[in-house]
Amino acid sequence: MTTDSTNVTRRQGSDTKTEILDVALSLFVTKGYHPTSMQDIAEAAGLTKGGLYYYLKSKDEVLYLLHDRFIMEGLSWLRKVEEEVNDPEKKLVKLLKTHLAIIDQYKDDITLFFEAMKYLSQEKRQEVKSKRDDYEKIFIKAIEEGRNQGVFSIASSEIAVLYILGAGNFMYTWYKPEGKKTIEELADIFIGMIMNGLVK
Amino acid sequence: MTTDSTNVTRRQGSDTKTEILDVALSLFVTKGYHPTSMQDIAEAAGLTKGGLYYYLKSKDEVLYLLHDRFIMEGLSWLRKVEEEVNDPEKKLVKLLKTHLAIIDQYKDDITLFFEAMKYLSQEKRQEVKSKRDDYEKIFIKAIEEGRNQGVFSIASSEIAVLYILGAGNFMYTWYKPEGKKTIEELADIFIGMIMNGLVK
DNA sequence: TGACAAACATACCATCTAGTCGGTATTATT
DNA sequence: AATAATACCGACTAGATGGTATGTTTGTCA
Repeated sequence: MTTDSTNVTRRQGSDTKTEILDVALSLFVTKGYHPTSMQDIAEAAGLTKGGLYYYLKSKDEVLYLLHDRFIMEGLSWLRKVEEEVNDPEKKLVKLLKTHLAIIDQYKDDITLFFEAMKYLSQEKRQEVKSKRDDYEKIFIKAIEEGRNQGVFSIASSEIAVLYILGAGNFMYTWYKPEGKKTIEELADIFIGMIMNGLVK
Repeated sequence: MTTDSTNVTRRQGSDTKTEILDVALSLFVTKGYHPTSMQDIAEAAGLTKGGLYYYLKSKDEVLYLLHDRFIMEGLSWLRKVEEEVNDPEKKLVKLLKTHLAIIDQYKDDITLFFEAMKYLSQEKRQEVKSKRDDYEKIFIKAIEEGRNQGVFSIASSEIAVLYILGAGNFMYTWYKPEGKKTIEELADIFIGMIMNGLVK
């Protein structure tokens, strides 16, 4: 394993509850959250609705568990990088590569995350948002460090992160793992743009 | 009016059908497309459901009309810029400013655009996507011109545009017109990042 | 072998929703 | 004044949906 690879891979669960969450995720992403019924989920999981409710309290809970599971895993990948790398520029590059690798590995999860977070209850939504803020703060911190050491030049690191993550996040709308460019090639183009811009 | 301002302002309709579309848009964005019932829309428009169906054939049609009206207006703003400016770098800058001004002026429209396009029928969705491609092509063309003239350095103008527009588009998730930074200030930071990157 | 809990299935309910249809008031036209 | 089109209202329906309550089977362990 080289220092550059991100090593991000999706967990492999196998118990019934995890399987239900996985098929629910797939259905939510293809059909949408509301157009997917608990009946649909049950069938796709090889259960009846009654059986489904043995494992999960409500449709809300399914949505929440999917959000929570994703953001927790995403955060844990980023935190690993944060500890490993010290140099701010190198750290930012590796954080970005990891972020794009997460988009690659967790495409459905992130799609749901951006499309259906608004359907969480106020309370749960706050909980998830707070963890998403932690995710962003890791990037902000890296950029602040770079700015303090004089390697980055930017008016506001908060805005810079919104800009950078926005560009990456939006990939979930067009990125296809089987497409022309691999995620690593895309990452290189992105990082080039972020670091040096478009102008020669 | 200076050459730099974008002059993008939202149209002001006033007939009943337009009013219905406006309240529907507002409800779709705050509550979501499916959780908003035709009953809700009728009430918000000061009608009964029967009255609502006098103006609109179906809920699908409401969704389509909102998408179409937005993308057509957005396209027309961009095309104006395309004609006005010749220099590639200046053109790209003005296109970007216009894009952000559109996000500012059409925040709800663009939110629905990204959240609910998947709920259009296959046919209508293709129609809308095709116009969205035209929108992107305007940017691609500007970057290609700049690359041919040797002012831009980028591996793929398509990817560059996905990157650039992605960063802008994602603003719809966090931008608030009443927030700390005006859209012009944000535009300046964004354009700085896009043109010259983060590194000193 | 009997008891008991885990892992489901079946049948059901109350509620909500998009859409329809016949009717009516109002305004414009001839 | 008669006709007709416009702009609605009120009541209704058929289907779908989240969730529940009550079984039934299967495995485990004393």
